[in-house]
Amino acid sequence: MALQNIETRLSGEPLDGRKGRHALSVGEVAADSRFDRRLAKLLHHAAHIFCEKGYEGASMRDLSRAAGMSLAGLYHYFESKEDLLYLIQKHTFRTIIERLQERLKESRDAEERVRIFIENHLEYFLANKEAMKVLTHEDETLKNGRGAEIRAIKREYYKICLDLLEDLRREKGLQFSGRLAVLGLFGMINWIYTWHNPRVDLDAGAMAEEMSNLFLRGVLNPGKTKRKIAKTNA
Amino acid sequence: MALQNIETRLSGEPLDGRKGRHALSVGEVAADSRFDRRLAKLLHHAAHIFCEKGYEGASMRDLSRAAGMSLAGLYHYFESKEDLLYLIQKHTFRTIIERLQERLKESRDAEERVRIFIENHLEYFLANKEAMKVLTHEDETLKNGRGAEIRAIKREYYKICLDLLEDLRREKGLQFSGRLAVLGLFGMINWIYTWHNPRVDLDAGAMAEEMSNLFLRGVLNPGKTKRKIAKTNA
DNA sequence: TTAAGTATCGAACGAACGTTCGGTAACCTT
DNA sequence: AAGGTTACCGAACGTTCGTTCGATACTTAA
Repeated sequence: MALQNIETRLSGEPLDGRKGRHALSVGEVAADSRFDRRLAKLLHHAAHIFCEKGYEGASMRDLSRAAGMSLAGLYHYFESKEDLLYLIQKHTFRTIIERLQERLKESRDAEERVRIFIENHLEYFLANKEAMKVLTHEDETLKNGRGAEIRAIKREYYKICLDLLEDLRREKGLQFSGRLAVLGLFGMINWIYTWHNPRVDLDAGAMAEEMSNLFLRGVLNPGKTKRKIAKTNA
Repeated sequence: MALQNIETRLSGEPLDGRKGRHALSVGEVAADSRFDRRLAKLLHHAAHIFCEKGYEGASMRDLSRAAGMSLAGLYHYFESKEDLLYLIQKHTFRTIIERLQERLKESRDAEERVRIFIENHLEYFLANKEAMKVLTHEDETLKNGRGAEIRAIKREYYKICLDLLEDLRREKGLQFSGRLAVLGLFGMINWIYTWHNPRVDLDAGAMAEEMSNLFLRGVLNPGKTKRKIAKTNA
């Protein structure tokens, strides 16, 4: 946990000292303070509201109501609405990557590692639907410094997946476009937030297995499917 | 074309007569009037802006600027901002379905028909990226009557795809969840708007072939991939 | 040429927005 | 008990929002 509310350090802004107070020196861990715990709850409420109404459509007054705190009081915990989205996205993304790294230690087998990637993604996704929807749906919302930082984390995640797939390709001596495979896979597993219904659909583990099978058969099998008949027009 | 600006006829609203003027009797076609042509251009500008800033983030003043028309003047062509989004989504969705129906007449082969579905989707998607992103991204934005109408069209599209896949499954005697397959496929092909770059990526036809191969191999091949080793924890 | 309809506009409305300010209450340390 | 820090609040500020209104130009048909 530990929201690591270390100074956001964005682009130009000289950070007037009013809100950067709670910064911890980087090494120091300073176990969840009262402040951090309250902030975490606020982020949870905020994720719920952003998920429901979208970032632009949600108002700070909505959050104030949901959190049972005055509008002004909110600003004790973060700089701005934009900062709020940034904190949610960063924490969510960092957590999912952290867990993935941990789980990847369990296996050296290329195919198994791809399965671990998918399972980790889906498990976290379905256990944290709201935050994950905010991460996924408000992908291009943040601009400038905060946006660049989130985009960097996203590239890191992309790169991990790409490497896993290229390891697999090398090991099995296959031929496919890594980029297309990664993005096709991401599509399948990120799209879930638009339709998954816990009362109808499989749970995370079973879903991960199904999707892994679908994807891996598509990638592993030789291109023996019918070729399209050449069309005369265009 | 022909935006079929036939009376929107929403839920309760008695339609006070002020804006429903341009309604055409349903049968009548009334080739693109001056009004319809201007409206089509406005919808195009609106799609561009909604695409760039999101529905909530975009303002009518943005549209006014982009269209080179006064703020008040816009309301000559539609009832409200919500109506604008509705018109864009409806026209886009109806067009893609219409084209699909046309193309499906070309083949009776189950696999080929799935390929046609994917190709039609991607071709239209990449040729109308902005409108398709608005359709995809602002999926849950519309409420009440307009929202219900769009959701109905979406279900229709889903059903077409599901039927195609179940025909394929029957023909080949396979076993897979139609729902999972459809939604996995939709994920792959809708996610594209988040990453496709015409300077880097394949064009629609080639992309459709790649994605068709990936998906169809995943669906058609027997479940011969490695089973996950049972885990001890959880 | 005129009259009716269509297209467009400037200006304004009330509501909602994100954020700030000065102050008060609660808490912690000594 | 005192004094400093942290937590929180009511009220307001300036801005922007979607939408409306009354008036003016343009187009068309008689």
